Amino acid sequence: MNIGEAAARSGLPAKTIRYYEDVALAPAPARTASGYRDYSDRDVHILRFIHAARGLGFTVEECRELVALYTDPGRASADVKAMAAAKVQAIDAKLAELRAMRATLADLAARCHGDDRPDCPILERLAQG
Amino acid sequence: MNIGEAAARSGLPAKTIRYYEDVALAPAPARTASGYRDYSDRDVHILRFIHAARGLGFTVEECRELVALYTDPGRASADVKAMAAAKVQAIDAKLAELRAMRATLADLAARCHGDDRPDCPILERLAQG
DNA sequence: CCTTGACCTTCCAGTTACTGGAAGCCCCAT
DNA sequence: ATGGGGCTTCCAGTAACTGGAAGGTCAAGG
Repeated sequence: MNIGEAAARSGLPAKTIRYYEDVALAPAPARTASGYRDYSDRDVHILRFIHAARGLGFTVEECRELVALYTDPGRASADVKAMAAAKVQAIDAKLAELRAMRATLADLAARCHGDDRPDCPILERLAQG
Repeated sequence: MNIGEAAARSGLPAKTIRYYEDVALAPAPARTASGYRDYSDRDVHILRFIHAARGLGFTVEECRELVALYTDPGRASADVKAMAAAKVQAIDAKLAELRAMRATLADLAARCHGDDRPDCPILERLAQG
């Protein structure tokens, strides 16, 4: 199948699939005589795998490792679990950061009357540094 | 004062200050005869303001608007409040996304035995797409 | 007076993960 | 054969810096 259908089946835009191939994350598919990419079901399967991994927040680099583990029958599940745990930790850190921002921002917004006068606790707070 | 001290006082790296000047977010300070940047207290004040705004998640573009509002004595606090409210919404969206990822990931990790055998629910789930 | 080291200058390149667009084939249906 | 997709490659741009190279400047110490 050509890239349009591979895109539809994997959920990834064709442009992204080409990009992944470029950075050697996705498999380079066979080519037709005229140069069109020709994807196998297995290729699409990997594409879907990558799509799911990216959706869970793994970077392209991490996806490369995950694909390597996925296609290695001798892998240890501990390696995969470690990656997932590390990612959970990273997400927790990001969550904490965002929650702190949100709390500050929501508090400041609540204390700003939001009318046509210039005085504003939000700006005052930013001005403090 | 020169850029090193402005950096120390504002909390921004010198490199970032130059970058902000380049993209016309931060003020272009005076220059000494030899070409060194020469920051005033007011310049540093704006730098601190920007630092705080970035820390609350505002983009460089949004910071530009905030600085404009900050330095406009005729501003309406409603405009600032609207920006803060929009940012809170954006953060909420991001939080929801991260929480969903975290939940899935933590669940999968918990169900993976994490030993030297290859079978792994994390990979299986990714393989499903 | 000269040197040394820290600090400053500009400019260019790289980062992450795509996305848009241009120029130009290819394929299929009418 | 012609028209409208879809496909190809390559170049550029996005956000927000960050690192590094090549070179000028300043203050202290010998």
